Amino acid sequence: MAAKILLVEDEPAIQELLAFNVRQCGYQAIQAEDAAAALAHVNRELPDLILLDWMLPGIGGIELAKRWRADPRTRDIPIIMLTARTEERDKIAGLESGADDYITKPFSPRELMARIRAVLRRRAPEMSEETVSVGGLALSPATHRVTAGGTSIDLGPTEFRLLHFFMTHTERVYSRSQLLDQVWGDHVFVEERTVDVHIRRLRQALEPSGQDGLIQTVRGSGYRFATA
Amino acid sequence: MAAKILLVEDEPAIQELLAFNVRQCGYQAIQAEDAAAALAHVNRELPDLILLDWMLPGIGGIELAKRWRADPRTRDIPIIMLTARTEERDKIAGLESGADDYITKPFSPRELMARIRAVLRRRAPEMSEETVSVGGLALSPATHRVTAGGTSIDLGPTEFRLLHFFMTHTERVYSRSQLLDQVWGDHVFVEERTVDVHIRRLRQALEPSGQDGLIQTVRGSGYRFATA
DNA sequence: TAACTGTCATAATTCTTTCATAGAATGAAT
DNA sequence: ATTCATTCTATGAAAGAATTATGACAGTTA
Repeated sequence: MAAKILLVEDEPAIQELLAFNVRQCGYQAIQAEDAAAALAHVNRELPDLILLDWMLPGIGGIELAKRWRADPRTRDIPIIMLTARTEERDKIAGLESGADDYITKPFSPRELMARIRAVLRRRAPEMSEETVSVGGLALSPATHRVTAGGTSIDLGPTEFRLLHFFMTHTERVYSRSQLLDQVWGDHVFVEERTVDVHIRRLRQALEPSGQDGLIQTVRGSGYRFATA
Repeated sequence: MAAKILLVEDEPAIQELLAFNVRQCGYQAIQAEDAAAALAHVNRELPDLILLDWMLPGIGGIELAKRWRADPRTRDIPIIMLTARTEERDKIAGLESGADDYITKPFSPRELMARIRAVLRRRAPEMSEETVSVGGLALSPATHRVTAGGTSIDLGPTEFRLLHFFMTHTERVYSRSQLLDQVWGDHVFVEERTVDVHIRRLRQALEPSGQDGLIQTVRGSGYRFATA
């Protein structure tokens, strides 16, 4: 599941350039040429990252960023601002509006991609393709493989995503509905109790290696993945 | 659990503006266009904060505030007064009627939200996700964990909420019925003596770490959480 | 066909509340 | 100061309620 990146940019040429680069890196590019289209899309489906032009006709980039930051549903989406200006105080304004990073045009594709990767790693670690290790477990998104001390563990797609999310978000308690949003996806209509079933399947798969204790039930709240 | 904010404002335009801003910040907006509607709603369900227009048809804002302040059930709900007047003596009258803060129209959404956050932080600190430490105890809502000097303490849901409330409201005595309102929730029909049982269980859980002395019994009044 | 997903029914577990009783504190009267 | 009655709190036990775990099944998808 490649990360979905929303590109908000009104100039068609730059729009295409961005899309090309983003796709080259294996991400899925979604294009929006103005604030309205961007808002509409985000409303429909949450992207994993937003590349946002500073100068937009109508509602500007900063205003857009602020709106998304104010809404709990979109608060955690990483945003990278894209601008022609280089002045320091503009940079500050951009970051204050809630952007995670900032890149000035003209930009090198390599730099852009590096920043995308860095931001994803920081804000949405489950979207980066890096191998994660917690406790005695190692999960590699690239090869879609989970191992515990050398031996491989077989997981279904959902259990894999669930484990990946947990391994990149340890210690914190997540309610069933938060897990549904994060692992199943926003706008998915599934019984909350279904989470229980997948938790059980995941525990079952981890049991032979003795790693099932990592998944903790927090009665009345949800589940937690932690080493203790 | 987003904080519920009751908006009492008769002008539809301002009403909507307020609701929009409040929702943008992730709070739940409840709208009432006159005193009767506001009273009815509060009677049914306690909001976490009230935004109250000074000028209302019929019963005015000040009168409303006074009523809520007089009722033990609603005494502690934070109230922010909303008014067009800027004169100092009006401000004083507003604050004397029991409002926690005061903002004059026209107001900037940023200012309004800042005040809401400030008041909520002041009056309902246990709603935040921040880790709190008192004595040798540390409680983290995000991870749903309590530790005393490195060792973890297991608590049931109610004991957890009770401790969280105490840790964010130290040095003050709370009656059983106040605790029921604050920890169990308003409109809950439970024996007052039940509080004793949960206090005991909490003490029991804290005893191994020697932190049980923090919970003090105040005969005839209730309980207090304090470091002495 | 085989693997996977979501839902349901039911079992197992944990938590809440209530109740009965024991224990402490308080104050008045001796 | 001591006794006693009264009031309030502590505690253990147990029924009852709520939440979670688990197994099975039917429908999908690859």
